Amino acid sequence: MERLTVLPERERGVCCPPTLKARPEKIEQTSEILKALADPTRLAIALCLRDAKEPVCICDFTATFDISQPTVSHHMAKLRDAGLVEVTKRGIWSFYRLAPSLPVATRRILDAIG
Amino acid sequence: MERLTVLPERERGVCCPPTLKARPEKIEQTSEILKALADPTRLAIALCLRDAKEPVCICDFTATFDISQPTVSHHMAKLRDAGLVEVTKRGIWSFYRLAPSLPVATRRILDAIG
DNA sequence: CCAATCCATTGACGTTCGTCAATGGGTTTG
DNA sequence: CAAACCCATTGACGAACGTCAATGGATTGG
Repeated sequence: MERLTVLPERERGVCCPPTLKARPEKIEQTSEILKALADPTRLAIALCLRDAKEPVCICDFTATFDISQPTVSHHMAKLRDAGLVEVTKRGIWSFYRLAPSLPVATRRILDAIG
Repeated sequence: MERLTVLPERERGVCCPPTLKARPEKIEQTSEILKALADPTRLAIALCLRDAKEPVCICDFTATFDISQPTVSHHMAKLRDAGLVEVTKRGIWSFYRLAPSLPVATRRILDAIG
């Protein structure tokens, strides 16, 4: 089913700057969230936490992914800085979970994935 | 309203690798889409195309954003490579629109934003 | 106290990214 | 044809990224 798309008529030397609905500040914020998720390992971690019933500890991720422990730690720091996850320490373990009250916009993006 | 989260009981030296629901290949694909959107300029362009009734030509974006024409062209190439947009040339103009039949997963992500 | 375990930080490395200036190709107007 | 316009590509540059090895702090078990 091919949708015919009529191209706009244009005049040389005259451009039509489109009006951006979203505020630049909002665009910036959203791109930060996307940046945090735009890595295969971090995306897998985020989805795992989204679907987990219990907080997950770092050692589990280290055992799952084929990357070193410092790299896992590095990725978690990125997710933390983006405000996507929170950490609770108990004993020698660090348990991570999705931030309990994510902005609705962020939550919507996460739910749209996978 | 604070949601009490019970941490799992753990035993030293025993990890519980979480089972990933999404296939690694799917994760990889999704992260490619997110990567394409994880830049403020490209995100603004993508949202603009998502909400536009007509295809938009490059010169309009060049007039809108505070970046050079080659940079706009570079960003459009990234969006093209990710399969997010399509281009139709007429005369001296290149008109871009969202790819007419995006994968549902991709469409869902786009709709979840802003 | 000592050893083992878990985790974060640091420093280093090669890769990718975002940007621009310069160039060239294609199209239209005069 | 010549000039103007629109756009893609190339090459270059600094910045950010993903990864690891090494180190150290904190906690627990013997």
